[in-house]
Amino acid sequence: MKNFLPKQNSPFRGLGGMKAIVDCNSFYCSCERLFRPDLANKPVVVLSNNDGCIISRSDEAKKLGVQMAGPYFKAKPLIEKYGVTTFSSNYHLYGDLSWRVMETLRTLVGKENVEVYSVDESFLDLHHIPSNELITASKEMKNIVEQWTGIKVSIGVAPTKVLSKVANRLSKKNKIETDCVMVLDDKEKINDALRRTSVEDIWGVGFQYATKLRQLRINTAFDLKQMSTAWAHRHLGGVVGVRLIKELNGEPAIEMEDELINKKMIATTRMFGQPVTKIKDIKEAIATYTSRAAEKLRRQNSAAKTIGVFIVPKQESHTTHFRHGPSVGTYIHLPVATSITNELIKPAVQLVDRLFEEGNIYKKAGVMLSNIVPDTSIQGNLFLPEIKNNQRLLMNMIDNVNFSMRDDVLKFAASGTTRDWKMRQELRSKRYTTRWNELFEIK
DNA sequence: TCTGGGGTCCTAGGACCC
DNA sequence: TCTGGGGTCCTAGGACCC
Repeated sequence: MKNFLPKQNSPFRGLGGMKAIVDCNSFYCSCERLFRPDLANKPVVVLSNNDGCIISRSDEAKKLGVQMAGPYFKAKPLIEKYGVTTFSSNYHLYGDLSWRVMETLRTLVGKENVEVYSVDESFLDLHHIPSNELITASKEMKNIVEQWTGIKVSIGVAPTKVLSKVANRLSKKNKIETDCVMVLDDKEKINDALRRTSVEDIWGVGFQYATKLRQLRINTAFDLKQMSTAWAHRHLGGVVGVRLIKELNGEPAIEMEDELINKKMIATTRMFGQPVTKIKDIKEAIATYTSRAAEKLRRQNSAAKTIGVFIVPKQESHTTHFRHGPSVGTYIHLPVATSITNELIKPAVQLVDRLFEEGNIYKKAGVMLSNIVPDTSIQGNLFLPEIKNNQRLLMNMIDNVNFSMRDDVLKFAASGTTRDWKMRQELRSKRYTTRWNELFEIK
């Protein structure tokens, strides 16, 4: 089999070689289409949780003018007019396909050269590939990923992460000429690419900085590249800005990172399916989110010392920043770090008492675990009383049952059974790859 | 009563990412 | 009527120490 693994004593090792970003095209839509071949070349969108807004669009949907991250209800007329196929998000499916794509990349370039950056993106360290082979190697990798997984990807290659993101974006914008692969390997190509990139499209420049830059007549990535690091330190968030300028100039300042195995914060937050006014419902929701968060915690063999809870009252409409509406939150430090669900639920529910105000209408709530440390109560720990070990074993059992059967067959009483607050998910596709009873059927 | 120059640790909040 | 969910890193400022 063809691969791109580093050879022993690669002459290119350590020479500050090239980095790539591999990005799945319209990832969630592509996942849905994989099991719906009839939707090839048809417009498709995927909605966020609660069917709130649009988080993935196929090219055809983009062409129709469906906006990214726009609220579903606003796009609905357009969607219905053109018969856009719409899915609720199905994270079991996306997670599984993501894993397949990343495994393929690990097989191709060696797992030490892959840094998974998000569900649909990975950085690759390509220091071992000679510069005159970068294009062909990238194109072959792209083809192999597509053959093995059915997911189409775009690849941007450049001396730094920021520049590889620039390349990746341009490759997608000009699919026909680039075939979704762009390599920026000399000054001319880099400058040309930077001139074609607006400041707001740079990785690391968000709404705030973009507004500021535009006011200063800094319009393109090429303009920004000319600014001094001292200036960036003053105006673009300190060392973050300095790194950005360096990266634009081809000087690596954001290194490849070891795979982030353990999260430093774990959150489970949800909008309610409908507005909630009763403290009982909020407590049930918080108990349920705490169970979810605790599962995530145990999956990485961690325990948390701090648990925080927040609830969000429903706002007056017509506010501009609906996302960052006022929320009320609080947290406590636990006497001992734990991953045991009921030890977390108890304080979480108590925090609700401190936050809830009778008469308010709430639309969202969340649980956050932080101060995360390795779990010392993992089964068989000699230094803990036996009862503690038994609890951890019980947790393992619950996790296993919930994973292999249906979600939440086993749950804690505090989570409630009616769940008036549960989110809407009306259009979810089947979990083809992770649930036996939802396997793809061939007619 | 008045008052320097460090240093550390913690928290809140701002910015960004997908 | 209806606008995800889950993360990271950095900085400023306060509390406290000598």
